[in-house]
Amino acid sequence: MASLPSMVLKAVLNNPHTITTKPRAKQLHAQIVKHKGLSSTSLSFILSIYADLNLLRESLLVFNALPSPPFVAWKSIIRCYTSHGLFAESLASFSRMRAFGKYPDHNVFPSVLKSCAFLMDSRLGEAVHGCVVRLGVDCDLYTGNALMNMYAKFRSLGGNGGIRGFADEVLDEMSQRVNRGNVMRQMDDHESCLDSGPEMYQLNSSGQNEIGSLEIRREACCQRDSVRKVFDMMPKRDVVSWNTVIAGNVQSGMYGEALAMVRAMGNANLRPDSFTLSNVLPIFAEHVDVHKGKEIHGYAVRHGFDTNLFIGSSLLDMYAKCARVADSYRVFHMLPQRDGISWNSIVAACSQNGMFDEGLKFFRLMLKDDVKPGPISFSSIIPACSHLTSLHLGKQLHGYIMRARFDDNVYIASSLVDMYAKCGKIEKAKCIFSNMELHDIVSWTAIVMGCALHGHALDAISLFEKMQMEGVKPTYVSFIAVLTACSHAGLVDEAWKYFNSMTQEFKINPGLEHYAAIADLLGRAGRLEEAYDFICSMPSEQPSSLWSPLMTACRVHKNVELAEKVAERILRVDPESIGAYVQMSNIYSAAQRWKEAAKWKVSMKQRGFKKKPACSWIEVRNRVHAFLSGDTSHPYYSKINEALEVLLEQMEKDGYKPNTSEVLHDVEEEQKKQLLQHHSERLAIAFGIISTPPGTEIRIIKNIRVCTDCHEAIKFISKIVGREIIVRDNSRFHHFKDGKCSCGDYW
DNA sequence: GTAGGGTTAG
Repeated sequence: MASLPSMVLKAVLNNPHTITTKPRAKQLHAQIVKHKGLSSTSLSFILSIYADLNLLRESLLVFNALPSPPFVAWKSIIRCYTSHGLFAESLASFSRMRAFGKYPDHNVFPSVLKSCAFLMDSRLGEAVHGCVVRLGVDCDLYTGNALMNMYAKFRSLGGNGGIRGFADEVLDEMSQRVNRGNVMRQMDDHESCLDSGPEMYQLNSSGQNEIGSLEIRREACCQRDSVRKVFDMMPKRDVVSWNTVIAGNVQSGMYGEALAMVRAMGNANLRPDSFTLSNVLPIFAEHVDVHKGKEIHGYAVRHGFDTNLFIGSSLLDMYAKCARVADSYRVFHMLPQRDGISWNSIVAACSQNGMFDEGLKFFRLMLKDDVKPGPISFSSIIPACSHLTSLHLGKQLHGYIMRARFDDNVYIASSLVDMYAKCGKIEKAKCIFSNMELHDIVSWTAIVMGCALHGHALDAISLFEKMQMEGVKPTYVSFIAVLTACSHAGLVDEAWKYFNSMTQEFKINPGLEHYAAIADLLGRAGRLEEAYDFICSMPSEQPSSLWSPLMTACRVHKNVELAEKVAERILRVDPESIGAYVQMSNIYSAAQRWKEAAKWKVSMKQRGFKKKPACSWIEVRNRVHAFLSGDTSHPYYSKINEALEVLLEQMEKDGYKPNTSEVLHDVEEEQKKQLLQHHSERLAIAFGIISTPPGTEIRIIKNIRVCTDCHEAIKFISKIVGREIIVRDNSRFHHFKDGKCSCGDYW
């Protein structure tokens, strides 16, 4: 290494910031040792350079060589620990420094406060705050900012009772002192000049009225919180101070206040920067206010922030939460580079908007881009497997999750519970659920809904009760789950009990889904008129989706007159309802009123409506095979047909009698049997039987309800082939085993 | 000394 001339060394010593690389620092270290020896001063000097470069190893080596480190050395090592995320070490050094009788100053407090914040050590944080005040450092800008940040973090986790009490004390004392010194800043100066902000004023002029007026009024009644008190006491504030207090407001849901502060910030002649924008964007995402979000986007573009990674993922997320995925795509593709968070954001954007295939595509692209998926990536992509019922993919991801030890993450575990339940593996879902250390409302809801879909109504109900015994309050969604459970098992009284407790005890306004569950339940139970009246009792206009299950119930219970009334209701709100036409023609066919059935069919044709064909899917060796009713196109069709013939023969010996009343065509009896024999689920099941080893369970997904004859037939088949056959139709799972179905023939 | 992404919905 070339020797540094002593002139240069002198220049460097006067201006250490010219050392910007590790080799240069090491070179300087050698030179200093050579020329100046191992004095405490020279070692502290080189230590501060290492600390500035964030070189922990080197800093520690130098620090440990100091028998009694001077104050500057302590400062360097504390700063270095904090910026390496070694917060406990940072605080330990702080205590040791104090034990050596060294007094901290404004350079060291920000690091110490940050460490307290990360470790959520409120007691120490309070003590440090006291120390700050006693040493008179409380008017330092950086220290004030760090204090606010710390209090905001404490508040966001677990309230602020004790902290507020302490901060109040300290701050009141400060306030008196400031008052005496006659340099009091007006507590509310930011409010008196709210109306004159530059660009951001327009941006938010109406936002406060719509979003925040209530919160502002409520907040005005409360005492100022610790963050705000520190802010109000600060003699000098910069953009970081404003951003910190704004972020604190957003974290505690005080959106109105946050937006008002953005305006006030403009008044203090400070321009909102990228931090400000990424603080306020989630407000518009949560309030689904794409107009305000777009204005922020405009501001970001005008100020060149739109290519900032943080702003990019916030914008992308805001558009996704406002159901504008196309705009999310645009933002994503505009980003000059992407990190794990931008990838996670685009994956979540797709997943949250029902675009599961696209979500998977982005997930794969992310892997291709060498970005390692983290816990959040998995909690965003697992729901795609649930919705696509891709057990194969879900299992692969679960394997990765276990290897990466992400399985104790509550978001991931909940999504896995849901995935296994939706893919037909309810026992696996239950197993993951019971292995979870902590259950939140989402994981409880996922397992209750899983049990509901598999017809395990009593399990669903007892889990729902257990949840409440463990102090978890049911929510809107969890009531949907428990009502669904009741509905699938015909538990009318229990359903009413939950519906009433939801509205009366928990003050939750029933939504469409709750009405749908009750109406469906009454319909399935054959209480058709009651269901009709219940739907009519709904305060707002009833959408056709509420009536459709009742229509099905009318068909099952053969009530043509009510069906006519229901059809009229449906067509009133949705004249294009193909379902109503199909159902009416089916209902008349079932009643052998062929003429009327034909009338509905004809008018359907005239309107150009096409019936959704019945379809069943089965996954065999990682490939999905789809079958339509009467489908002969599968390459193994003749073998499938052969298998069905053999099965039919055995089934008839065992006592199976085809129920041709389900065939809604005006054809001969023998032809009806043939039609039943080739329903899509039977083709799929026969294919599953001939293409998998004996004993393998068979999982089928179907887009419409299983007909009663197929339901009966599959029971026989399960016994003959000695296999479990799991069929998911459009509303639930049926597990066929040993000639019985888990639904107990109620579905 | 400040910032972005996640799970449940017949």
